[in-house]
Amino acid sequence: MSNLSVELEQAFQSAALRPTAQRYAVLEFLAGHPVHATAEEIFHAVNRSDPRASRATVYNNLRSLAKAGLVRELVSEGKAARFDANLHPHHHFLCENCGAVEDIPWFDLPSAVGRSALGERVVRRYEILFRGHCDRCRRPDGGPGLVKPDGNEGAVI
Amino acid sequence: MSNLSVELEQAFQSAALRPTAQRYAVLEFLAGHPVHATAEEIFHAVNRSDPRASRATVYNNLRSLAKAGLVRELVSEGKAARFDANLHPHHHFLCENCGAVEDIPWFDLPSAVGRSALGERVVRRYEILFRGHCDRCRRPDGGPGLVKPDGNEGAVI
DNA sequence: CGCTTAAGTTAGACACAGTCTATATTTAGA
DNA sequence: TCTAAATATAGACTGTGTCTAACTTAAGCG
Ligand SMILES: [Mn+2]
Ligand SMILES: [Mn+2]
Ligand SMILES: [Zn+2]
Ligand SMILES: [Zn+2]
Repeated sequence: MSNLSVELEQAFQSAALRPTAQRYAVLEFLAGHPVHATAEEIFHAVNRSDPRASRATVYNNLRSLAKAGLVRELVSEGKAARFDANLHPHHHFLCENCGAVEDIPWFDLPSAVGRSALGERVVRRYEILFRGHCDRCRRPDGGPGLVKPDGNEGAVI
Repeated sequence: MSNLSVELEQAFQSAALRPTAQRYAVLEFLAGHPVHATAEEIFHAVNRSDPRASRATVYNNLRSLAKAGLVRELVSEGKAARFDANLHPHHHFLCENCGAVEDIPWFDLPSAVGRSALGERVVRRYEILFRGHCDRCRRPDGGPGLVKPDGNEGAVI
């Protein structure tokens, strides 16, 4: 019994989810491939090896795992949802060139923000999505700096 | 000629987009209803009044307006995309109870973040999505505080 | 003006992501 | 082993968005 399988079994146990072969395969794939895969990618991946899982089962399990807090569903660009078994708090970076979604270490926002910008709202969580070019896609001639969402450049960071 | 229509015409002019009746209706609706509507909501809204626009035209215009920088497409929760004619830099808040998407005034991240967390990436823009309960949906008995994305509570802000 | 042409509009077919339903199978526990 | 609840499954179905091919309009030019 490998270290990973014990961990996954325990995760199922504490989440009161039955450790079925299909559910195990979905979570194992996500844990072993931290590339923020889509449901369709996960479906094909778990069907490349045994056991097989239907499309509905992959979706069902992604939902139950997300509800149990064992995976995160990322905000994305209108298209297919992406999933993440990395439960440590972190932000994300989307490469506009190659589409890669990378982890950015967590950092807290300045405490002044909560009081000044968020008003009377109850904020339970937040996430930051950075966009730009990843290390691999970065232009060698040095592109423009960080710009605000209005498209104008500015010394934002 | 109202103030708004002049503004919109000028916006089309500077973006080299023809000011068609349908395109005008789409942008006018977004400018007058800052609730971050979906394409479907915009489609129904512009067809309640004249001029009418087909579904394809609403999608075409949202795309051309976004490409011209006259509207923003928001990151969202897998489902339908939401659009925003508010071009001023700002973040967003999603109420997990009523689904409302509200504006949060812009604020920059601490400059230390860029150097420590983002590595060699070229960040062109970023946006923060807060989640929780809006002022209207806030529990009177005081709910839990802000939690990090892992689901654990913490003094994040 | 009236031409010309590129840009824009349209209905409907199509594609993709995700949900639901009805039935079969599996798991956990007594 | 037996039973009930959870889970798996194929395929129908829905919502969201894209594409195509024919039609219409805006803008520039003489
Ligand atoms: Mn991640
Ligand atoms: Mn907004
Ligand atoms: Zn890249
Ligand atoms: Zn609300």
